[in-house]
Amino acid sequence: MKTPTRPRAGAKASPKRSAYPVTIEMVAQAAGVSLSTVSRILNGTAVVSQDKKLSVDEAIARLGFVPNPVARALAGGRTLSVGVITQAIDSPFYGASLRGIEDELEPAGYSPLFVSGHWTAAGESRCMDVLRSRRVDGIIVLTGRLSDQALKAYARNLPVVVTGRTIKAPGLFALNFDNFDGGRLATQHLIQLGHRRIAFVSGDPAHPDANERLRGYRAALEAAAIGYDPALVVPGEYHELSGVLAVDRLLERGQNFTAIFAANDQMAFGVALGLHRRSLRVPDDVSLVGFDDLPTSLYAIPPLSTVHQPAYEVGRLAAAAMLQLLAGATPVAEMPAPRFVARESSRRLAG
Amino acid sequence: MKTPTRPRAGAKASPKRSAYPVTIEMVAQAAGVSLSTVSRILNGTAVVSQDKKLSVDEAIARLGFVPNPVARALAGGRTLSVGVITQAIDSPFYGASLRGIEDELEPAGYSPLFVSGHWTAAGESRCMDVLRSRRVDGIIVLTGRLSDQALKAYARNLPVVVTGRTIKAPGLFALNFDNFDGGRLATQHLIQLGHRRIAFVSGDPAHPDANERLRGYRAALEAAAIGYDPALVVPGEYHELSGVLAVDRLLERGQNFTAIFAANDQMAFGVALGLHRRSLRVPDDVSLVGFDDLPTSLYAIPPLSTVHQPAYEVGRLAAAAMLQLLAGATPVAEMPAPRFVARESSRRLAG
DNA sequence: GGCTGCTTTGAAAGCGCTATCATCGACGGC
DNA sequence: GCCGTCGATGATAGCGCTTTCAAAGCAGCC
Repeated sequence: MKTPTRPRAGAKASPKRSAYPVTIEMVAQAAGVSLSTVSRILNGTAVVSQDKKLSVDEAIARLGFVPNPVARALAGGRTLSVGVITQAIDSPFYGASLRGIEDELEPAGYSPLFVSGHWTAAGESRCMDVLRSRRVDGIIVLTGRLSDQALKAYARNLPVVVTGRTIKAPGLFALNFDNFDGGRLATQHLIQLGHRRIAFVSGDPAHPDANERLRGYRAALEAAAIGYDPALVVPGEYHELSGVLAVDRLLERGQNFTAIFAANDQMAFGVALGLHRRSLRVPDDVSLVGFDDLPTSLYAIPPLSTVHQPAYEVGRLAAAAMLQLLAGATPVAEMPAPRFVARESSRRLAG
Repeated sequence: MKTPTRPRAGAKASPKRSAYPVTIEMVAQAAGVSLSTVSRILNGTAVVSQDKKLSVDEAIARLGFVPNPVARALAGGRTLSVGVITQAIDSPFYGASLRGIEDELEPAGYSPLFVSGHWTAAGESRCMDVLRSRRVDGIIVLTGRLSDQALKAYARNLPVVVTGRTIKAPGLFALNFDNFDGGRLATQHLIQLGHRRIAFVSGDPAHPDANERLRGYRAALEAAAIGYDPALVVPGEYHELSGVLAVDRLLERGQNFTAIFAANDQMAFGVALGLHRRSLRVPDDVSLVGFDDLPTSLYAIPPLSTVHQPAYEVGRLAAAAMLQLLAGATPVAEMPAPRFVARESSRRLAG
């Protein structure tokens, strides 16, 4: 059995309650220098003679000293943590972004603090309160519902990075994805395969990106001189069930269509199931494309053609931008362009 | 111009650096009482006369005072946060548990701190260090890879709740799911449908739950007097791709089987795709059952029959147990029994 | 040698709280 | 009427750091 890194698990005096009873003062004493000197070495705040540095480093290693972030936060005013507002911690779409944020923040010594807004501005507002009360150094908002106005206000106190919208303000950095072009690409793909009657299952119109995707759909139709037929557009809510219902709607309306473009993958899964229930096969009877390229889309049956959204990358970029803001710099970051991934759920229109 | 970080803005009358410049001292002054009295009212630590309480409450409301958790943590030794070690923040399976933890902790004033162990004991060990250094009040481990020994050691310093195993120690509470019975139920279901040649795609044998599920599979076979055929068991790794490969393996071996039981849903999706690629239909040609009941399983094509795991509930229970431990109580919690959910991926064996 | 102008160090003042201890009346018992 | 008690309150010592600020050491210069 090998004792892990566990530093000095309290010899005799009962381990206080912390597993790290070693303080900076003990290090100072052990190294025969003052507490300030240790702090300076820890933070690189000032030049310290080589020999003192050596003996302090040695003492730190020997005692297994780890600075207490809580005390640091109180004294220094920085918690080395950044708040992340997501809609739901278990969202399949944002999950990858969270991982990206985690991966980018970690090497910089920052920790993410994830909170869920539950798809409402009020919820996000509560999240903001929690995060600010926890004294995070900055906040990343993943495509929130808060108004631009509100975000700008928050950004006056704290660096803010937001995805899914375009907005400029001091202390605020926005990172948007070209949903319009994504929608255009997906539709164009179907058109190139010979489809003319293309249904569209839209997202919640409260999401700006949903509207952009619709706009892309219309633009592609127009470019191909295909008339826009409102009867082919059914509203959805970005979740699976609404995809199932959308199929019902379309079929009830007696619309004939050869392809369906769902504004996100989750709805595309629902659409696929809805079609399956009616014994319509994908892609033989109906071609289907989605939007987002969720990890599971690759393993759908059939694997889903979709617009790839670099969710992981978005997370990394957002976190990197936050680190820049925290360093006092002006972030520069460019979102990757939308890319269509053709898989097996779409095929050339027979005949 | 060197001032790097914005916090040091404090020169002018500008809001200091915090969005909450109100301190307990200002409240005390405004209410005409001492700082201690305000603290007492805040924490309910001692009796305070009614009139003072009223004027303090009024002052708090008027100034919009919010206690600084960082200072509280430093002085009081509690951060009101609990660390949660998960394997990957974007895991479809643990996602629901994270939400459960979040939902349970929030009303108690605690915040979860999620960190990802990335499926290795070393990763989890690092997570432990991060969490302990952040001075969390307790740690919840979602089915980790750490040894029981290591967990017990951690539990000596900090309350620990762990899921996915059975283990008892002071300061430690374990919450296990009956994977054996789950595996048994799933297999039994297939047997009841008339299947005798049932393949099993196992999980990573490093997971204890994977072995339990296999054991359940064997027990069900035995109970039905069906011989165990090792050639029908192929190893998987709990992810989709390994499901696809498992099908290849089985088919290459020339095994004939009428049903497949995958040790988790993700592999079941892979299996479904693998079968699809070989033009084998589910459930017409092969019945398929999974394990976990992921949210997406309901929308798979066809909807997947599977063993329901109450992931959300597990999260809530784990968090509730942690709150109990933190309150100095001995947690009592019972895991719901496994439940099989028959959907459309399994059917009675024809003929 | 005495002075200036550095650089390196240590002492000490917070950061915003909690918790301990001392204080101060009021009150009852003898 | 004095002492002990008790309940409410205020003063204060930390919690473990960061960050002035001033002192100390030291080189260079006239």
